[in-house]
Amino acid sequence: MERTLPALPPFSFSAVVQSHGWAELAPFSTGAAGSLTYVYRLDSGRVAELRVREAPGGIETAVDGTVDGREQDQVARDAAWMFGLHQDLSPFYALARAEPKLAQAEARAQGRVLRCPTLFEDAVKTMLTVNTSWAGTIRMVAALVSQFGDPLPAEPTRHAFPTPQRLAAAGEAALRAETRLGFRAPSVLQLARAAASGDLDLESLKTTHLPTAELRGRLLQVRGVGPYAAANLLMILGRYDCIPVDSWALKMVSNEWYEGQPVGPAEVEAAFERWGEWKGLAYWFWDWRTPA
DNA sequence: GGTAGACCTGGACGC
DNA sequence: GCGTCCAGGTCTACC
Repeated sequence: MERTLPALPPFSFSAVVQSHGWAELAPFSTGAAGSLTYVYRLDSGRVAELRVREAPGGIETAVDGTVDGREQDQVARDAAWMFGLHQDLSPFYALARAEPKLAQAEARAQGRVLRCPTLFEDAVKTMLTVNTSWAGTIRMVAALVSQFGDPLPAEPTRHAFPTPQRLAAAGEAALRAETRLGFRAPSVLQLARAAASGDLDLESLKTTHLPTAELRGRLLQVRGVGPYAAANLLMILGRYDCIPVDSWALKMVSNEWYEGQPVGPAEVEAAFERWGEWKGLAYWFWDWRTPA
C-alpha cells in the first residue's frame, strides 16, 4: 500500500534523514534511491517493512502486505511523527535569516530531526549513545534489535525494535552479557519495565503541554537520563530550549569562540543563550568552523 | 552545590 | 597476541 503525505513547507526528506545519526540505527536502513526503510511492528502485532521516500511537498510511504484501514491510519500517523510533517519552524527561520551561520537553514529546510515511532525507542537509543562511541551505539542497538525484536516474516534476519514488554522480560544478565550494554543495562531494563507496566507513559509526552522545564524534570527522573540525554529527547519532542551538551559540543564551542581553550557546559549555554526557545536548533544546525 | 571516582566496552597503541 | 590506556555521560558518595 502506498500513500503520499504532505508536509508543512519548507520540507526536505533528505534533510530529515541526515539530521542526526538515527537513520544508521536499526531497524532503520537506507534503501535504493535514497529511500529510508524501517522494520515496523504495527499495533496489530504484524511486522512489516515501511519504506519512505521523497514526494513532491512531502513523503510517500509504502508498507508491504495487505494493510487494513486501522493499519493505514497508524502508518500515516507514525510517519507524520517520524518526519515532523506538521512542524512549523517559521519563527526559527525568521531568526536564522539574520545569522550568517544559519543563513542556509531555511533553504535547506533544516530543523526537523528524524524520530522513531515511539518515544520509548528514542529513549532507549538515547541511553545507548551515552558514554560510548557512535560505533558502540550502532552495535548495541543492532544487538538489541536482533536479539529481542520480532522478525520480519519475509526476511527473518531483520527485526523490529523490541517492545517494552519484550525487553522488560529480558534479564539484566542477558542485556549485559549477550547484548553487551554494559552499565546501561539496568537503565534500559528499568525504563522497559516502567513502560510495560504503565507506570511511565512516555508516549503521552509527545503531545503534552507541560512547560519545557517541567517536562525536562520528568525526563531527568528516568534512570540513565541526565542533562545530555534529556536535552536530546526534548529536541526529539520539538522542544529546543536546551542544548544536548556532550564532549563534541564542548570541542566545537571551544574552537568557534575560545580559540581551542577548554570550556564547560556554561560556555556552551552562553554561546546560544540569545536563541531562547530555539537554542537547541541553532546549536544543532550551526555552521561550525572546522577544527584546526 | 560542587567534585571525584566508578561504571563498561571497544578501539588504538605499544611491546 | 597481549596488556594498557583512553573516550564517553550518568550516578553516587563524599565534602
